[in-house]
Amino acid sequence: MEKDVKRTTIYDLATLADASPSAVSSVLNGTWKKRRISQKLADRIIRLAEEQGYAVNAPASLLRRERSHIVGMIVPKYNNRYFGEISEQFEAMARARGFFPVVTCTQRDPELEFEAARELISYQAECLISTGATDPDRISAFCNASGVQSINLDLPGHAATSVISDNYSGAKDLTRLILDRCETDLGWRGPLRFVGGRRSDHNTAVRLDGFLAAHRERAITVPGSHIMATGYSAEKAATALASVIPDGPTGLFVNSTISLEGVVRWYRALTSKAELVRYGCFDWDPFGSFLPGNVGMIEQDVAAMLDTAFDLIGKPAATEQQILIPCMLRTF
Amino acid sequence: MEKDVKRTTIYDLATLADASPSAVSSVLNGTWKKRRISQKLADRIIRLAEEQGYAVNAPASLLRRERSHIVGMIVPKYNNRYFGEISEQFEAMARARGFFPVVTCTQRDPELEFEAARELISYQAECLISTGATDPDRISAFCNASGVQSINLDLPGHAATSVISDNYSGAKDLTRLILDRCETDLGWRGPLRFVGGRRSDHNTAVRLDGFLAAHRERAITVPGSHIMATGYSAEKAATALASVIPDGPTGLFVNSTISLEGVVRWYRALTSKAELVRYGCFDWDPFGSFLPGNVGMIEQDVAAMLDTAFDLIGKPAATEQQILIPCMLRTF
DNA sequence: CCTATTTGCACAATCGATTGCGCTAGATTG
DNA sequence: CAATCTAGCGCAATCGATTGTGCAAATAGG
Repeated sequence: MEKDVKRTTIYDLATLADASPSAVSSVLNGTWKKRRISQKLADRIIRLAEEQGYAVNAPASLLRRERSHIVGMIVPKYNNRYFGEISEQFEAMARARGFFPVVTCTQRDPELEFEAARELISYQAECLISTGATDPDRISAFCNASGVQSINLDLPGHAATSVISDNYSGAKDLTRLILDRCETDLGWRGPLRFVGGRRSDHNTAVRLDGFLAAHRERAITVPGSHIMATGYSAEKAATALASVIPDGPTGLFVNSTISLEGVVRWYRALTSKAELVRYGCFDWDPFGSFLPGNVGMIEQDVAAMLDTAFDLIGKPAATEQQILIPCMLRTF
Repeated sequence: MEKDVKRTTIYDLATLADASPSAVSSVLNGTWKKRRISQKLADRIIRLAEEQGYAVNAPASLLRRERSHIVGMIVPKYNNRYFGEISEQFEAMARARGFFPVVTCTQRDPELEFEAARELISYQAECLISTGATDPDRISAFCNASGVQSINLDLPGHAATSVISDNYSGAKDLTRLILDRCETDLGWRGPLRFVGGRRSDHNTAVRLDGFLAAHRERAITVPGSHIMATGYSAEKAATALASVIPDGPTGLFVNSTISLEGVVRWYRALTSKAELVRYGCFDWDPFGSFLPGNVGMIEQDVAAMLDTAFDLIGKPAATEQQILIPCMLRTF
């Protein structure tokens, strides 16, 4: 634990093995057969490296090497099932493909996002995936200028290929489900309320379109006051709903699990009147199916989205392209 | 997006600014005043760097520099409120203290854990925090050999300082709460069942101690069959409980939110008999308070744990030391 | 036994940034 | 006006690993 413990280098190993640094390097990075190093010397070096607890100096290696094999990812949050799942699968898939994943969490802060992107590029990331970035185009622009590929995930941008959920179809499916259950359970035809998110936000806007389309196909008119897209936090949803005291059957389309927390708080305060309420949520949570009144949730296909994103890595990028990934409807 | 876009270097900037690479370097890393570079030249270089979208080559910089300012963290999972929270706060706190955080997720796989540790050390991390590692001592040993500080979080080890929740007191408090509520709600005195986790696992063992102590202080005997620590997954908990069909009041101590999923599945299948069941969970989830039958949860004090861990960074390590952080009991 | 290969390795340049040291021109002092 | 000082900057070594090239020694071929 002393500060002056020098890490072992290939030069140390070279001295110990009575060989040259270049031999040590090639043995340890696997290129030694091409360099016609004898099996005997290779074995000796490998044994010594293990004995000494050698670990390559990645900065030195990266400095010289062409490719870094680093792929960076920017996510807004970790403490959320959706982004947690994305981060976790991203790392696993990156490793499976021989990349070194570096994920960083930027709290939906545009400045922090940009700083993080710059840092990842500093570390010579080969590709940067921005998930739910507030300003993806700024990041893409910087990546383009540095010759680094960038891909948008979950939110579309105009300066890089974007892989996003099919929010429209998902929202339409979910809306239909809630409307159906309102009819069968409560004998009531809607219109539903749309709770959570921000209208200026792309995903919210598209989901709202799907929500409205599902109503239109049943010839149900949605009054403007039913669109309660006042923000993402649980508090915002709860206060938006505070004034809504159902005098008859009611249904809600909840736009995220964060908003769902507020909805459930409101729902529970209704006590006996809660029987008159049905809702569904765009986004999945493992405890969702146990919440009374919840008729279904949309689970975004994280694996498919990431698979698609990884397939894009290294390919020439078709800017502006949007790739839609179908969502999965979980009914309870 | 061409492959041969060369990133701008200090040499490029030096040519453009008609100055030397060393001047450019010192201006961009802030040491230029000590080197008596004129304000005029500094301004010129900074402007050019921005125009060119310059980003330092971190590997080159790290190679030469003494300190990397990188702190690494290993977590088992992201898709879980507890570890999601840890990762997120770790990153925020690291940045606030001028460090560059790198978090990596190792799926409770000992080999992957070790590989990840080696990689982080390769990248010259100054300190490595292992969270919930399955084999923390192996990681610490490797760190020690490389002169890198290591700290255990959430699970104790013998080769580095460990910062962990006070599982004993937390479990005792939670057990008391469940026992109390069983008495007041159901008029029943226990004993409770202990569901989830593994007895060989340190945290489970300590929580079990607290669980038993709370029973002892009320002179309640817990039969061996009530300890159902058969694993962490939701399925394991559900199958362990499958045979338990309450003929009278029952109470459960659930050892993690993962196990809780299985418990809730079982609970819901009880339908009318569910009224006879009360449970509490060691670990917090935002939807926990809405689950019927749930009387309270333990929330581990992530901020305090991380604060403590960060304060240890750079300090000479007292191996074997365990620092206990109190948990918070949330009652519903 | 002598030339032609092949085997097995070492040398040295290189990646980009950092930093101790030193040099020059102008300002200041005596 | 010479000696001294200082501001302002450049030179070159260095960090550790990678990799193209070169060169002996060992082996094969005739």
